[in-house]
Amino acid sequence: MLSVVPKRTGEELDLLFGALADATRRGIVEQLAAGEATVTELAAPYSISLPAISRHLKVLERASIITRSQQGRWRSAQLSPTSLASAATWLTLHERLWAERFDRLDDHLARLTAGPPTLTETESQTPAKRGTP
Amino acid sequence: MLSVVPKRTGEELDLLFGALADATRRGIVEQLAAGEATVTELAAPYSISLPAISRHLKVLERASIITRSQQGRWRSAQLSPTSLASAATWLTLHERLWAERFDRLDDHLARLTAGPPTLTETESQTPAKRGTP
DNA sequence: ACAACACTTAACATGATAGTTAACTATAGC
DNA sequence: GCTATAGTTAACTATCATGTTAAGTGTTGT
Repeated sequence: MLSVVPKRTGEELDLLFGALADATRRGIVEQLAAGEATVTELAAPYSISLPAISRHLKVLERASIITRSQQGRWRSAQLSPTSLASAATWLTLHERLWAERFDRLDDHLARLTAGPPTLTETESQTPAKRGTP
Repeated sequence: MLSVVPKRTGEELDLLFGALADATRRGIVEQLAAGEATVTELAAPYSISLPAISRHLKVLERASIITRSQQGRWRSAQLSPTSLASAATWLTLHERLWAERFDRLDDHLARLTAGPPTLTETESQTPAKRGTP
């Protein structure tokens, strides 16, 4: 009965990260980095059934990580050019953001333990907790 | 096997990407990028129960994205400095790998369809679009 | 035409996720 | 000591994910 709020924001990232959260799918992506491949070729390294691979491919396709094409009875998968961009962007952005945070924190701690602060330096870098209203 | 990428423990990436495959958890991470926060502070933007948040935090902790500490009855979460590194590495590495592939393919197709190659035709370095379409 | 091939779809078992409410632990403050 | 506060754990439910086998679709080759 609970009303689930429809998740619209970041659904793309849900699919992207979700698709990459599986070792088999990451393996497929790595394999495809060497060039397009058919389903059986992609399945070869794994000990799981072909339908399972087929579904992994569907997941990757839904996440826009790969595209698929058919020639004759062979269906090949190939990496989509822009696919990982948004995930990579999110990650690197946040990684950089808090790397900076930690740099500043390190810096701050260094100053704290090194003696009296100098004049030009700000003291506002403590990880202050936001007060709850 | 190709294995272009140094195999780290796939388990680690499973946990990392899996943790990021949820909008609430990404939201928490974004919130924590502004500084450490308590559980109720982190829960505030969401309409889900506190136990649900508590479990999201556990997932993030298991993925080594955050660490947690306790002072008094408040438990705060803070981002772990190195956490996203391996995920970001994997992504950017692969993105670059196949971006290059597509660049070369573009290049190749351009030459094929353009007739006799001209002087500086091969200098297109940038894929047409980057980022989220 | 028909058999082998390359998949996909269907139906199902099972385990993981994500949410709930209720009860519990532990600290803060009077 | 008592009570409110901060958060976790427990028990349960619903949905999603991943795998299986069996059957179906369409193509290739004799």
